[in-house]
Amino acid sequence: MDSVNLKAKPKRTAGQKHGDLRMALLREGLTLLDIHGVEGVTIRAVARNAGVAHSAPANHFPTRRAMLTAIAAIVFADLADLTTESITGLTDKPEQGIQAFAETCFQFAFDSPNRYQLLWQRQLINQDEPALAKEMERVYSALLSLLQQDQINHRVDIETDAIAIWSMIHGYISMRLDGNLVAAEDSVTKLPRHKAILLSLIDGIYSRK
Amino acid sequence: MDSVNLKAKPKRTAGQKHGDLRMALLREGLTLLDIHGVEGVTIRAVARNAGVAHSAPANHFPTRRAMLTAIAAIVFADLADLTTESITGLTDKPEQGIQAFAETCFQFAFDSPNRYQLLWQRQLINQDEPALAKEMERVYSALLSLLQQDQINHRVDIETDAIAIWSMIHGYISMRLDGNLVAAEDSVTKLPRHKAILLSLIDGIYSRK
DNA sequence: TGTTAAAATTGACAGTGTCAGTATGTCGAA
DNA sequence: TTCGACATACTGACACTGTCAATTTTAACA
Repeated sequence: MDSVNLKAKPKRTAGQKHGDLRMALLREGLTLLDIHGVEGVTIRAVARNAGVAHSAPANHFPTRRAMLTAIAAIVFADLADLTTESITGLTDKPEQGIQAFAETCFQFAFDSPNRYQLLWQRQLINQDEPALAKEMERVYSALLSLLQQDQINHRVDIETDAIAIWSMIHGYISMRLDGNLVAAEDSVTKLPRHKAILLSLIDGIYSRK
Repeated sequence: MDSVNLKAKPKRTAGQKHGDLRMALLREGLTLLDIHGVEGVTIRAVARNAGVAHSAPANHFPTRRAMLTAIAAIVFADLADLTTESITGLTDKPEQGIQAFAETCFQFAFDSPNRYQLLWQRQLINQDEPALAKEMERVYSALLSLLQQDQINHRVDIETDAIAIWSMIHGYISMRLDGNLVAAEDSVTKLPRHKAILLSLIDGIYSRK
């Protein structure tokens, strides 16, 4: 299920007492993240749950920030896999593809709110870290591939439309996860609001053709 | 300048040694927030900068979360004042009004990124606190007032359009402040991207008339 | 003037990230 | 096999944090 192999690989190197501590730490970190939020993912708590000394993680992650960055990279990889898969076969139907892409993001964020929120806390993670940046780029590329159609008249450029879509998706998720707009959701009747808000934008983009 | 009175009011009550410690703490908190980000706004650092003991703030804010919530309420009040003012005289020109509202949000966020980001960290602040919720509602009301025009055919309802706009503004700001999309900004030629992304959405909303 | 209650202080505790020094276990060369 | 070399893990310590309890100070009021 997880895009990064979290199973222990028993191949040990010199001085390794634990089977594969790095993977075990990441696994415990994800569990703590899901249960207690990011503030529960402390170096010492992860070490405790993995059954090692409080300073053992230092051999694999120099700082807490580095550990959270590695966790975020796993989460981003999962999101990249899901979004990429959700748009396969829809690259020639961009309007359906955009809604599929967005639906995947919504589901992921509401199923695993703590994981999604970690992705955007640059105070806690280093978004320039190559492994993480690469996975983030994969998500963006999936969206971009939907818009690369010659017959569409992009008012400014493709990137502007991609950023507009991605901004709306991320902005809506952020506010929902923050607990805002919940009351407003009750009045929706016709269709889920997360679909409705995208309709206006898609109209604006594709009515220019 | 600040919408909440941060000047010391010399009226003291029983046992009060400091002139107006609560306001002094909030002021120092805002300064620390601007300089070091929210992680620099610790109870003890605020107390140090205000020249009082490390536990003095406890008389005014029971927890760090309460202190950060009070700071966020001030920030939200400022944003509400600015957005409300920026749309005065434009309630009958919603397309200009939306761009003015957004421009104010962008400027505020890029001028004071740490203040803007604090507003959305529900891990750190209590967004249900009445004083804060009231100011947040003022911002949303300003946007809503622009859309309350009878001649517009809202596909679903007014709130959906308001949420769409607000989601895009907030989402774009969040990603820019997180350092994403910076490279993409270099390729913009015609107009600022934060204006461009809204054009598509405004088109989509108002082309339905 | 003496009382009272809020405000501020001191001291303590558990928890945190991080560092230095030490012990341990594995691999490869002698 | 023996023996270093070295990555890994452990112990201990430090400064910092939020929060609590007990105490002292101070201003307003009867």
